[in-house]
Amino acid sequence: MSDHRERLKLAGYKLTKARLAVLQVIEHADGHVTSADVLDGVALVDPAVGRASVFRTLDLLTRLSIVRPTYIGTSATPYYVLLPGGHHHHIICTVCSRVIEFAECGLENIAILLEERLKVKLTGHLLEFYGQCADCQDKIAVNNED
Amino acid sequence: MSDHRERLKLAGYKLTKARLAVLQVIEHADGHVTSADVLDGVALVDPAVGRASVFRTLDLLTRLSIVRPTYIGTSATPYYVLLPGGHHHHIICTVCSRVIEFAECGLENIAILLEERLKVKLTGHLLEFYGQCADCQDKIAVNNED
DNA sequence: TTTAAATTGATACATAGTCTCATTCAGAGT
DNA sequence: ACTCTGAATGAGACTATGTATCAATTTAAA
Repeated sequence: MSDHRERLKLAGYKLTKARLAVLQVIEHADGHVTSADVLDGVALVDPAVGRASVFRTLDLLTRLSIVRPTYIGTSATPYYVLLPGGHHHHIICTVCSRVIEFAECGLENIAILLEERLKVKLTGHLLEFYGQCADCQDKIAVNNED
Repeated sequence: MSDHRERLKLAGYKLTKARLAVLQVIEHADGHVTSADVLDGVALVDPAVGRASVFRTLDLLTRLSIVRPTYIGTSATPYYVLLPGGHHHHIICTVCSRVIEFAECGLENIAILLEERLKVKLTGHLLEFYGQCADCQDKIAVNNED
């Protein structure tokens, strides 16, 4: 947890109140948070922190692969997911927008392969599957029965 | 290509001018397009198509896993990527926002495993790696030399 | 051709995110 | 502890992205 703070420091960024507040909010909200959620949370944790700084921090955390914005449902605003250990994996139901997380990915080998071949340095990844969850398949099946 | 049109039909959606225009624009713009790009493109292809329909169609294509919005760089607006064959894979440089695409993913096995275990029906996926491209690693190395 | 439901375009609107700039603050050096 | 400097901030006006409404049109099936 507090190693996120470590990462900021190591990368040469100051541990300001604004950044600490945003980190605290995101870490405590396990799962997927919108910028609005973060704004609300920060307003409680430290009301002195301004709007712009929240957005600036979300950008920064994204650049450091601590967090990753992703598009869920029809919402126009991104959801930010923590990338603990640099990665995250989930399934998004394209009907009801439910998010189902899962652990395994077995992508280490591909990562190493890509690093060698493309001379890139990889710090994280996100794997998203799209489809229909069990409930939504049932609904569709029922609808098609008439 | 025109099997996207097929997919719309099969899913019970009408092939309207607005939808055809959006599809045409996205298919011809190989790579990553913002909604602004699509709006501009559609204005050329069929000026009668309205703003709202473009957004509605982007939503629809997302729900059908024909396209997937993803956040690149600090841009607040998503880039839409085609998911040909239902999937897409790329590396995003967190420094310069360059996007490097790659082909392999070897995720079929995981997909099958997840479908069985979670009773979901998967129609597509997106795999994103984050890190620094070759050029940006060089720049950082140079900066640290003084 | 007729018809009904789906879809649309226009436009006004809401909201998310950005920019600017004077002020403050974190943290390194002493 | 004190000072100093550039990094970071907050306020708030501003821009632009996406949404809602609704009468009018269009698709496609009968």
